[in-house]
Amino acid sequence: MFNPATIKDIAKALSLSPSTVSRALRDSFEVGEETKKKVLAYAKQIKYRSNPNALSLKNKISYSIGVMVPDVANSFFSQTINGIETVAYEHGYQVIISQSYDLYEREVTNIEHLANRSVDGLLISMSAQTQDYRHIKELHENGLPIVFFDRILEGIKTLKVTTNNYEAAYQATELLIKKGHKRIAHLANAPQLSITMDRLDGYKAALNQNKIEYDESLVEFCVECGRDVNEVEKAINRLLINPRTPDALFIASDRLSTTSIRTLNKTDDHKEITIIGFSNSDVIDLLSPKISYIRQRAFEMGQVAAKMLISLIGSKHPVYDFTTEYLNADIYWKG
Amino acid sequence: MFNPATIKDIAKALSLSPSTVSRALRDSFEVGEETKKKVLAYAKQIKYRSNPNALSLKNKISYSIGVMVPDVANSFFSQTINGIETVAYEHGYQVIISQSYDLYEREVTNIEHLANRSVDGLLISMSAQTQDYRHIKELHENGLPIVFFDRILEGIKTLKVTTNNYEAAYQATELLIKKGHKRIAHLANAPQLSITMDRLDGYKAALNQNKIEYDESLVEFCVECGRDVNEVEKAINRLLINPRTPDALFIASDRLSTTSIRTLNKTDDHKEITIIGFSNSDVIDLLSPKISYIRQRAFEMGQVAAKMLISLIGSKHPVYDFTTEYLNADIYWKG
DNA sequence: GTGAAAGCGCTAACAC
DNA sequence: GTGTTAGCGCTTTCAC
Repeated sequence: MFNPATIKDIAKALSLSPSTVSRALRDSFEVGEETKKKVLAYAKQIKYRSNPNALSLKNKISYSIGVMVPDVANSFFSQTINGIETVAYEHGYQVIISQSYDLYEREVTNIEHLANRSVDGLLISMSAQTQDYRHIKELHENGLPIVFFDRILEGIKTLKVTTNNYEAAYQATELLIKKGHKRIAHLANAPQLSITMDRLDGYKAALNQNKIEYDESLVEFCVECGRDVNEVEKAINRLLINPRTPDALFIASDRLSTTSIRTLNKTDDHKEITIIGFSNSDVIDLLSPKISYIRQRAFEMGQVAAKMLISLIGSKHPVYDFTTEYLNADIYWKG
Repeated sequence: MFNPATIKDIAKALSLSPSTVSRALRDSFEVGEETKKKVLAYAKQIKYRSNPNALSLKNKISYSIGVMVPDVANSFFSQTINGIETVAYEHGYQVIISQSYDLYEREVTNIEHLANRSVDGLLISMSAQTQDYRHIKELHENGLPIVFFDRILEGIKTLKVTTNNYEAAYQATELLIKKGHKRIAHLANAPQLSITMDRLDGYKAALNQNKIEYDESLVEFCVECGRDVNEVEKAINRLLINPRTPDALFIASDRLSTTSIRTLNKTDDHKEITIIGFSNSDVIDLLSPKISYIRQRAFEMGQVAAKMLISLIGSKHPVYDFTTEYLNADIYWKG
């Protein structure tokens, strides 16, 4: 049904050889001006477009990169993708986006799909469920360029970019302390994520630095990362019935922040609790109750990640530069 | 650097011919059980993966579909994409997402990229800026399967799916009237979008049906679709200084809704104005001031669109079924 | 300055 | 049951 013109068609019509046409199209110096013009004109006329599959087969590169994120319906990730796209576009790369929905199964299948060499490299933010990362390690060992962003993976040595989560959590917690709060609860993401532990560590450090004892009963993990509303509600409620009722709450992610607010709105207790949470939602400032928030530089992170990947792809020799770049987060206090 | 194993490698190692290996890998009945086992085992061992470019070149299909949206960082579109992905995944299709940012230039380039036959079909939601759609028409005439969703295009005869915008706008407006409002303003998207005019028509019809005269000065268009905060602010302010100050506001899109709320929050006038707006934000219920909203079935729209496209791709003969499917929207009233 | 031929990885027709 | 051959669209030697 859809039968695009090929180089052969042009060659036949102009009584030239395919090779000459090929050269003419790529403006090779070897081909005569006259011929060039003729070819270009005819190509345009019949709307010739090169077949990227043939090109990829021949050149071993596809000028496309794969992006693996948990979810595009999430402000943070969609902003990251925007950053990735911007850079990719500038370098002539196509972006293929795939979602894991935080499901291990899905992550394995989709990375498999992407990696099948239809992409020149991979940008990955880990699914929360993933514990066993052999599917990624294998590809990496086979030489497929991979860059991790946001939810990075310790076990694989490559370029990575993420927020300085430790620092952001430290500052957020210290801010709460400065404002006079003493019983600060922490609602955390799935514990197997790098970012979860970094944020927890920052929180602990700030408490410690300010001579507040760390109380395990004030920390709740959400393995479903806020996808399961029930889980969040239960966690929040456990915190609220705690004999040492918290006077402040530090929330570790976008989805958790909004779900928590919704839960708190159902009770009357929220009047007394101050909230600060990670969020890249573009309407966070309109939410009620007011919430202070930590905003990650998502767009920038996407740009950095894409640049890293493109540099990896472009490098002729294996790269042993295992830098991890840390971006600052911005904290907005709503008194 | 990245040199995946090929069928030839297997053939050589096992002293077979490439065709036998190929058959064995695809579990053809022609090949002996013994051989099959050997091939499969060895393929697994050396982590053989088929080369999709070679496959596409051979089979003329790539099992991938392109999606063109204005923006993924937008609840409505990211939900649509989720729907598309679900269906695509079930059918073994890859999804390639591309964004126009509502820019004509960008839409042309990106559709061009996608269409280069690296995809078997295209799912398009038009950029707001686009007036001249020859770039799409051409592809369609060449036989590339195309399905429009949400922001559809009248001029091209193919399968389409969108919200019943007329009906949704009618109901929303009538709801406002039923609640006693008489001076209902309308904040609209770019006028060249199909959905803008449908919603405007529904609004007009509801007024008319309820014997309220249509007042042009109560309608404001935002050509930038809410991307330009200034534009929205100005529009809102024009409405507020209107001598016939509106007592209610019907807002035509997601982005406009949140930007409007932000603007209204800056003034004190919002106390007196009732708002209903299109929104697929998952935190719309947490916004302050409270806003009633019209929610499109975005996920379902994505599913329908993807199914339509896959059916088009699968059909051996040209399809002359120009159905447009209309989905209902759901209205949530927050008194 | 242009053409012929081989090959990228895979499959389908046609042998045997 | 397995191998040979040709070809998908394109590029790249190597001829002339």
